[in-house]
Amino acid sequence: MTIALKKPHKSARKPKGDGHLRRGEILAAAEKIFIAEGYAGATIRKIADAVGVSSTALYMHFRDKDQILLEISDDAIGQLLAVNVDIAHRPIDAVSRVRLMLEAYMRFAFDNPNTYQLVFCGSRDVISKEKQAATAELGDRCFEEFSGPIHEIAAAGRLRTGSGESAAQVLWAACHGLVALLITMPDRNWAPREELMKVTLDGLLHGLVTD
Amino acid sequence: MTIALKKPHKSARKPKGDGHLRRGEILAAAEKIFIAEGYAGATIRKIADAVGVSSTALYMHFRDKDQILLEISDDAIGQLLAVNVDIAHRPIDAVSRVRLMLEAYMRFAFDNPNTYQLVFCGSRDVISKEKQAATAELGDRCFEEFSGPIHEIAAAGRLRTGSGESAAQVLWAACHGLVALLITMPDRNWAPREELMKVTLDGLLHGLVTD
DNA sequence: ACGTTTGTGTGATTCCCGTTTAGTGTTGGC
DNA sequence: GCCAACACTAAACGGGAATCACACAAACGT
Repeated sequence: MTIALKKPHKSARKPKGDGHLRRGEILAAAEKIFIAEGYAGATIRKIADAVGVSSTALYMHFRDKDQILLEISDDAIGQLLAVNVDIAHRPIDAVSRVRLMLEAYMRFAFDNPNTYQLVFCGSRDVISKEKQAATAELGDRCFEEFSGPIHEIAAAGRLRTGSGESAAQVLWAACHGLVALLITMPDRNWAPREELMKVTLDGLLHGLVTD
Repeated sequence: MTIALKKPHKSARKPKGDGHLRRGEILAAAEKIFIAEGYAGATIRKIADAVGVSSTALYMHFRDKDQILLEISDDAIGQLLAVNVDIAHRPIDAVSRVRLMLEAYMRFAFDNPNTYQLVFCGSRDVISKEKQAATAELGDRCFEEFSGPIHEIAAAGRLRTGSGESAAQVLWAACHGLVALLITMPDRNWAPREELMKVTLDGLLHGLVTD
């Protein structure tokens, strides 16, 4: 029983045949807001306003809010993967590759704190697991690149304790913990970032790997 | 211009002079829901329903939702602090105390994943820093208890690298990273929990501390 | 030239959420 | 008996994500 008032359109509309452009515009606007204000701050309405479009319009190009932000994150993580692949191909010893990858990982986190939190600190509360599909796969590939040199080390019998797999997971987790704490509690009395990274890497690599 | 309809009360109300009891009832109900459904799942209305009271009523006993959940967390973290204090007083060497505390910390996280996430993984997005005041202080005291033995080790010149403070932060961060990943990504192909804990602690302690 | 389909959008609405406002019934002290 | 304090409530607010029914221009088929 709605009365369906039809106002004549005010012609304040975007051009016609450029639907594919819109997608990019949305991603660009969303990325800015997301970087500046984080997951909760990047609301559908704000993004839509920034693009100059109604909030409804976003749903023509993306299934839901999470898809927008995850697509942005995919981009960022793709870069991280590229770095890892590059490092993996360098003609240096495995321990150096491991160290370089972990350093790159941590720098990535510091450079993209919101993306990092969305992907690596996202509780099931805020973003459901199925939606992560694509992003999670990129993360997996990063981890695989990283596991490579560690399995080399394990195969060479240079692991002081545990399997190659658990060593890889532990190294990842330690670096994750460091950046996660620094990102989520920036006001604490932290030792200098570089020193914390160094102590973490020196400590763990020295503790896990024999020369 | 509201018309102020006054219906006679249906007498489906809670008993009279027990306002102070209500607070505890709310906390109990909230804790159940919070444990079962996490931060976002524990809505004001659900908690109120469980207590058998209107959602408005909660605001008579708590300033806002976060205060309820943080009060629950305070409780849990108080227990962790007690454990740390206990360990700190045992007549064993400093490295053993460090290890026991970190193990207790990780077990606490696994036993109280939602509390752990709320307090240690909470981005500014979901809960503002000022509100954390009391809880953060408990966390600080935990960390201080933990720092104690590490500074002993540092003072004895047994630290291979970095200051006592950075060693403490790194050890904490590594354990945090491990539990955070295991909690937020439970479906991954993790090595057994106990092995990961052991590798983390063995690796870092061996790498940072000389015998 | 004209109806129809398709792409691209919109305003209003739905359903939650946390939180606020204004008012209600009971009780204890005088 | 009156009245303030208490413990509580229904209704509403403003803002979130998401959906609905519709609107209008261009492109296409004949």
